[in-house]
This record gives sequence, C-alpha cells and structure tokens, in this order.
Amino acid sequence: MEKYVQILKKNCLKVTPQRLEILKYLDTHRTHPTADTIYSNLKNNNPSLSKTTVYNTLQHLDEHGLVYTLTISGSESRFDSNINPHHHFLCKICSNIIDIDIECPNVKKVEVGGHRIDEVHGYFKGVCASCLKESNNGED
Amino acid sequence: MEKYVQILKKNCLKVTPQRLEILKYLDTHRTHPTADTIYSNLKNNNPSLSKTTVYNTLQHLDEHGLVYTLTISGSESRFDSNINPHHHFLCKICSNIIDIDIECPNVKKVEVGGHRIDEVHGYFKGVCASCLKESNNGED
DNA sequence: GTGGCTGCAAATCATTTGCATATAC
DNA sequence: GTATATGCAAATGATTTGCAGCCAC
Repeated sequence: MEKYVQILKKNCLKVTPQRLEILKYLDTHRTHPTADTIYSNLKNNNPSLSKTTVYNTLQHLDEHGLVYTLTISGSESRFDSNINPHHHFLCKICSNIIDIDIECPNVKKVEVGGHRIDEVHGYFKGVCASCLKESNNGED
Repeated sequence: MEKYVQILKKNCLKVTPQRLEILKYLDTHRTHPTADTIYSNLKNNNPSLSKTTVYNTLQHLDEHGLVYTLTISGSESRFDSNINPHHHFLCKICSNIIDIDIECPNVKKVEVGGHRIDEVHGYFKGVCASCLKESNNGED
C-alpha cells in the first residue's frame, strides 16, 4: 500500500483512503474496468464510497498520466493502469479487452501530413484466442 | 441521388427519403459528424425528420458496412462514410477529426498472440497542421 | 395489404454538477 | 485552519425504447 501512497505524493495528489483503494484496484486488476465496475467492487469493503469519488479520482489520475482512458467500446470508458505504450484488442465475442504489446514503428510520435502526433492508440477488433478455441471445440 | 438509391437497394435496405438524405450527407461531408450534427443540418430542409430516424439509419448503415462508427472522442459517436481502411487523427485544439492515409503493415488483419484480428483502427491525438500554424503566428 | 420505417415522448445509462460536510496537510 | 476531497441527490447529454400512424414495395 505504501507503493500507492508514494505514487500519489509524487504527483502532488492528496493521499486519501479512496484514492489508494482505486489505485490499488487498477494496479491489481489489469482488466480495463469501467468506472462502475471499480465502484461495485470497492463498495463491498468501503460502503461509504460514492461513484462521484470514483469518477473524480479517475479523472485526476488520467490528468497526471497515471491511467489511460480507453474509448474502444463505445458507450462507456474503460481505464488502463498500464502506462507503457501498447495497443488494445476488443474481442467481439466476449467483449474482453486484451493488451497487445506490439508497436507501429511508422507512426510513433511523428509528424504525418503536417500534424503533430502526440499519442498513438491502436484499437484492434476480432475474436480472441480463447473464444476462437471455444468455437473450434464446440461447433464446426 | 440515384447513386444512393442503388447503394440502399444493393444492401436490401428500403429506400426512403430520410435514408437518402442521410447517406448523401455522409457522402458529401467527410467531416466525421455526430448524429446530432447530421440531424441539425438535415432538419432545415426536412422539418419532419426525427433524431430517432437518424440513429436508426446510422445503425443500419453501420450493420451493412456502409459507415464506420468512431469512438475516438469519448462521449459521442462520430460517423465516417469512408469505408477504405484508414486511420484517424483527433486534434486536441480544434477537436476536428482528420483522415490519415497510412497503413501499419505489421498488424494488418493478422493473428497476434493467438487472437484473430479482423479490424485495425489507429487513433492518433495531437495538434493538427492548421492549429500548429495558428499557434506559431499568434503567440510565441 | 403488410411489414418495416418514421417520429414523438418517455426511459435509460454513463457521466457531471451543486453543494454541504468531512478530512488531509 | 484552510483548501481540497467526499458523497449525496439532482441535472445533463447521448442514445434507446415503446408505440401509433405512415409509407415503400
């Protein structure tokens, strides 16, 4: 837990129990959860937690570069505490989002068409290994 | 207009004036408009048009692969009638979305980590050429 | 003629805002 | 002690749904 205290202090963020819990949840659940998922899971052990605080905290963490906000799935934001640049894969069957650790050398923080590119986000969609396997076993 | 009639017929979609207008709007405005923008612009010449119809039509067009739904900007969907695979750039200053016609050869419809990748979407964020130019002229 | 489309209003869902209280520093 | 964070309830904004009447085929 001291780890998360240090992260907050380093970023000039006040250390509160709620922030520590959210930071810990993100760090230990690399499943790209929604704000609501984080809230529901933490609510059990922190009955007073409010969804507002979850949203506030996620916004602060994003502003300080401690999480990245994914919009791959449309209606809801998903949060990723893996700060290393990487891409994301959305499985059309199970809706899970999986980290893809490849780089696209062409476009990494360069200028293209006169535009200054600061961030490169790759979103892939398809069928994940586990769903592929299942469809091979099951039907066919 | 006959062009749009053919597109609808080819995709087994009933030909209605509303659908023709929306299709034409998307084809002639490659600005990645939101549903609301499309609605507002067409409302003038089609006073009876409802937002529900815009949403319904966009959903049908998406299902038939006639438009692609972008989620790059978070809170709202944007629609792109350019079907050719290409990437998108979001300017953090003017919020415009610009088509980027580069390819990422590494990952084009391949398997990565055992997952079957069907679609590859590149989202870039930064400052567009026109905003860059303006900031050079204006300040500094 | 009939089933799918249109359009209105109400509902929903994620997220934001206002504000009084509580807490970190 | 003070500025900031929390948490509740209400507001917002994009999108969806229910349903009656209309229109393409």
